[in-house]
Amino acid sequence: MNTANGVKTAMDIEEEATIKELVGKDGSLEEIVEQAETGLEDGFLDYFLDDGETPEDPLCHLLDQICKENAGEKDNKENVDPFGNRSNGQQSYNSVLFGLYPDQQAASSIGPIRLKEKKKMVSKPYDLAAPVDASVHRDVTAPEVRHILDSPVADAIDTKRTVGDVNNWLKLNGVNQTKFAEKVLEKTQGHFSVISRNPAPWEELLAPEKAVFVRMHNWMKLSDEEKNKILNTEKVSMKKDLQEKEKKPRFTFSKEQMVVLMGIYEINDRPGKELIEELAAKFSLSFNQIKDFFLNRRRRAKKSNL
DNA sequence: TGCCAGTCAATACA
DNA sequence: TGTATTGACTGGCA
Repeated sequence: MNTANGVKTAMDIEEEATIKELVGKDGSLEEIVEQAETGLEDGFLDYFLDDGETPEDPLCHLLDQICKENAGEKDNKENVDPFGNRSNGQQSYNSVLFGLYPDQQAASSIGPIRLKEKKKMVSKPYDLAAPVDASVHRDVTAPEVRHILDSPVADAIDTKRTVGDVNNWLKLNGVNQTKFAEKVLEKTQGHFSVISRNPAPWEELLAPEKAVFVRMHNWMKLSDEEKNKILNTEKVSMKKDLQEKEKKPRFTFSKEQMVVLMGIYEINDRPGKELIEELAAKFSLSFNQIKDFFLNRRRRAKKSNL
C-alpha cells in the first residue's frame, strides 16, 4: 500500500488487484508479503561494504595527442605548454605552476573507505578565484599534463560544489555533458549525469568515483583556454571496439511487470531467492533480471535519499 | 554465492 | 538535441 495513513486509495485497490492477478495468487497481498519475508530469512540482509581499488586510467591518449601536436611545432614555439600557451618566463613547468593546489603535492586521500572506518573529513572550498596563469607554462611532457587531471588531492573535495562549478562552466561555455564526460572524465554522458545530479559526499565515495571528482576538481583549475584545448582535441574513442559491436537492445519491464515488482518492492525491497525465482518464472524472465531489478532499485533509492 | 558500488550504454524524455 | 533514466554487466568482498 502506498498510503502513509493506511487507508487504501482506489489506486491501491487497483494495484492490489493487478498484483494478485499477475502474481497468480488467489489469496491476498499478505501472501506475497509472507513470501517476501521468507526471503528475508535467506540471508538477503547481509550487507557488505566495498573497497575501492584502482583509480581510473589516466587521460593518456588525449594528452598524448595534445603533446604530439605541440611537439610538431616545438621548433617554432619554445616555451609553449601542452595547451599552446607561450611562456615568457624562466620558470619551467611543474605541477605547482600549472595550477595545482600546494596540497596536491601531498599524498592522495583517495583510497578505500569502509563504513566502519568513516571519519569526518573537512571539505576544502573550491578556490575558483585562483585561475591558472597559463603564460608561464612550457616544455610540458605528456605525463606532466596527465598529472594535472589525475593529481591527487590531500583534502576532501566538496563534491556538490565541484559538480556545480563544472556544470556552470559547461553551461556558460555551451559544452554538453557528452563531450565533457568523454573527453575529460573518460566516462559516459549517462554516468556523468547521474553523478552530477546527486553527488554523494566525498567521504562516502570509493576510490574509482573519487578519482572522477578529482578530475573535475583539477579540471576547474585550468584556464578556459586549457579546458577548451582538451575539449577540442580529436576524439580518440575508447569505444572504438564497442562501436563495432552489435547494438544490444535494452530490455524494458512491461507496465504490468513493473506494477508487480514495485508493489513487492514497497513491501519488501529484499525479496528472497524463492520469490525471485517465482517472479522470474511468472514473467518468463531470468533470475538475474529480477534480482537486478531489486538491486538497482535499492541502490538508486539509497542514492536519491542522500 | 549473493550483495554491493561503479559503470556502460540503450533509450525515454523534455 | 541534450539530459535523465535504467537494465545489465564487472569485479571485489565476506
